[in-house]
Amino acid sequence: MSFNHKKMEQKWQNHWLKNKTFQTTEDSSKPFFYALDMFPYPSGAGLHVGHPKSYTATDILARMKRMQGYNVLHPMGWDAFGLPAEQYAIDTGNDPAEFTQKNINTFKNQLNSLGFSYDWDREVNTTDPNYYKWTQWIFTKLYEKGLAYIDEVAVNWCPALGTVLANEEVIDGKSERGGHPVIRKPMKQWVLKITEYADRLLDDLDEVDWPENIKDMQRNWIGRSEGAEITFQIDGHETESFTVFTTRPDTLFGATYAVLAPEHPLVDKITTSEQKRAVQEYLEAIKSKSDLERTDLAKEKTGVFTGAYAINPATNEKMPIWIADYVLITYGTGAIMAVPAHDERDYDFARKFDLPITEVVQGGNINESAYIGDGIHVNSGFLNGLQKEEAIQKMIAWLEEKGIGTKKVSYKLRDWLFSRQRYWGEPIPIIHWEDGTMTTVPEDQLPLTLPVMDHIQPSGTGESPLANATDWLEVVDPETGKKGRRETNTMPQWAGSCWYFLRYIDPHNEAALADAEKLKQWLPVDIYIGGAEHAVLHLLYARFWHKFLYDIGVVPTKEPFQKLFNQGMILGENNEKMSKSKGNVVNPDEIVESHGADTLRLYEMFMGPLDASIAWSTKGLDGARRFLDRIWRLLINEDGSVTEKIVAKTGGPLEKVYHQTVKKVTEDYEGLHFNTAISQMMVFINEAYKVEELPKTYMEGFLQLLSPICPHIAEELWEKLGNNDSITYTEWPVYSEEKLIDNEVEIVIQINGKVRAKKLVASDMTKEELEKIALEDETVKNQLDGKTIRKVISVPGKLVNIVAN
RNA sequence: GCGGGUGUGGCGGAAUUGGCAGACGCACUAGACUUAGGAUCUAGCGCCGCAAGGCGUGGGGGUUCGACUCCCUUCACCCGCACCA
Repeated sequence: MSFNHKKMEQKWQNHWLKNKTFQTTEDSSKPFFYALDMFPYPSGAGLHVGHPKSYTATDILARMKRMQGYNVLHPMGWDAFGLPAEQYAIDTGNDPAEFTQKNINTFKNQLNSLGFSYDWDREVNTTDPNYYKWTQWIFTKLYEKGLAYIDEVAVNWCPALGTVLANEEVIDGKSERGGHPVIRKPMKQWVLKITEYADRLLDDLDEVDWPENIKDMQRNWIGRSEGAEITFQIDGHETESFTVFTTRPDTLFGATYAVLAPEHPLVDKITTSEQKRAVQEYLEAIKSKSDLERTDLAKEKTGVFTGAYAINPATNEKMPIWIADYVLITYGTGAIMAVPAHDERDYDFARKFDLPITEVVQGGNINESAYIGDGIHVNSGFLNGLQKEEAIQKMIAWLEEKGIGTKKVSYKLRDWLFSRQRYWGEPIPIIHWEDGTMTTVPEDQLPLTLPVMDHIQPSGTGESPLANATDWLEVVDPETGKKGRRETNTMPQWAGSCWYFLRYIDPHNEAALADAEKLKQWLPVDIYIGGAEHAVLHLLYARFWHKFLYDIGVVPTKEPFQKLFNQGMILGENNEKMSKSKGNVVNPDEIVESHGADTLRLYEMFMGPLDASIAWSTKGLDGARRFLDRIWRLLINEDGSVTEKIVAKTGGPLEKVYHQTVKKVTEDYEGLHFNTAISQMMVFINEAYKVEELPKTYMEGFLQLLSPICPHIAEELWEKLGNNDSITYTEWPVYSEEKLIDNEVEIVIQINGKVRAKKLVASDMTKEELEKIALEDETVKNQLDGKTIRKVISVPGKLVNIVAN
């Protein structure tokens, strides 16, 4: 007989809820453990089978740590601002808050049906004014410290969505959501000075236990490079000059031309009348190109001569100034000195437009290609004879002495474009006054709540729908009578997720975002599991805010997440990414219905390593259920009574495998190797089926080991074995090392490295004894017939290898 | 192009410091029980071979008594970045 998962799971979920079993403890005599999931966006589509994968993983750790005597913080919440709700509101005229709440309810029911051990008293919702009060508070602090500013930036304006998109929301020149065309348009935007933290964001990566590829992606994104800025005078324009950034100031003697980005402000001023038309035509051509076309690496380089010349300060020679779109206005100074002999891009360009190429570093053949490597400098005046490093130092010293250049560090990382022209986001708490000043909304007036609007509609001006909410928008200073207008931009979805893990620590605090003492107890997060798609943005932004909060004394740690792990995807049965259009989506509700939550959890953990992306298999799911049925049948008779095989004594044939199982499962859980932990539990059950007597201690210990993955069935069987209290806070089983040691061990006898025989021997047998036994073996004797023994390697407890020919 | 990673049976995957390759599961084969079996139990299951034996961790080379594991080289695939001066 198999168990009724529906009744059983419902029973225990009710029990946990009624008894507040998972309420967080904060007993300062016990250690603290914080297991965090990346909180979901509560989409209308509901839970996906990918969600339970990482959620089960953290749940296993949370449940194990509770049993090991930790205070465990294992919360859940909602990243609930976002475009779908806004789009829904625009389309239907309904309130996005209601819509969002409905989705949250669905999500919450689904999560509870999976048996996760969340402390729902700490639920956090980014759209709750009591929550976003503090998001706004952090913004005001950033503003006060000069880290939030308004800038006129060319942004990705999407006319169809009526909003500006962040770079990461634009894919191939189209909006990530909806695939609408996106154009570049200058607009006033709020920007956060993340670049001020670039070096610290880079350096502190060394202190956290994160996957190496994620760290590398962040390093790459920050893109720190050291070099120099050099200023060039323009021939015939006494008052004009431009500055370039280069990582190779040592090659200045080889700079034979200069290139400005097409958007460079100097282009207009220096273009000669002869070249005006050509330049105009080029600029026109660039404008009509999509970003994709512009950045396509495969294409030939294009550009046009401005007619003007710069003076190379090292050689005093005239360098033609070109414009070309291979120079980006957004990086460095938007202008470069071109050293075609030692830069591939400059080389290609010089070849195409027949510009001079001067070798200044020996080691390559500049008739064939640019030489990037190190070497002796030539044709370089005072640098001649030096290697790269030394030449760079000397050139920088020379530039600084002459006052025409300086050492400089450049980053790929840009400041964070923080405003969105949307309704459904945290209002930016700023008032613009009629006299041209602006102030933050005072702290005692936070939260600045979103006005409820009859029908949310784009303003049409590029401002958010909030521009239509006149009553909300217009303010009068009660003291001075000065009129003002509220900021209509709202924050991006990333804002709320930058600090939610702090709020879980003290979710109802009205005086502070969280109590300092509590933050000290819980931080940093011990394990944070989520998708690799957040490798850069969410994790970089959250680290930035955390460092800022550290600087102003709010949080006690430099880094928020000590250990990070990325779970892999669950692919469709056809090995492709699950999607509605491919019809390969697995609905977790249906699995819970047909196989039960325990089976789903078990299967997802058994599929393979947590970080691997593996295809769903219905057969594999059946197998997981079969294992649970086997456990059930081992302990429970047909009539529902407990098997009479259960005995009070310990020891016996299961003793060793039991202790092995406790050891392996404990260690594997700790290391997130759930698939191998499960396989060890299967081994244990297979062994248990072979014996007549089942020591109760071992069976109970096994259920405890199983309970983090399959909590319902573990509770049920725990109860059937005569225990009254929940298994949740029982003491985690321990193993004894001496029970793992056998006095007999099977060794392998090899001849020339190949296994020829196996023998059971006393485990403490010495090298010499082993050797003797090996040579006396019949099979070995036969194999050695006619051969001379050259050498014998004997490893006690392992093997004997006989080298013979 | 740069950075990171992965290649092991029909499939998902296991293999402390180099020491029995293929644990565990799925699929499959044969048998048992059964009115029935998509239940359960027993046995088998890397490849070639009747067998003895040989060959096997993407390919090639190396170090070693011994290599999935270390080194060199090469191929394939996945992820991220992508004219960042």
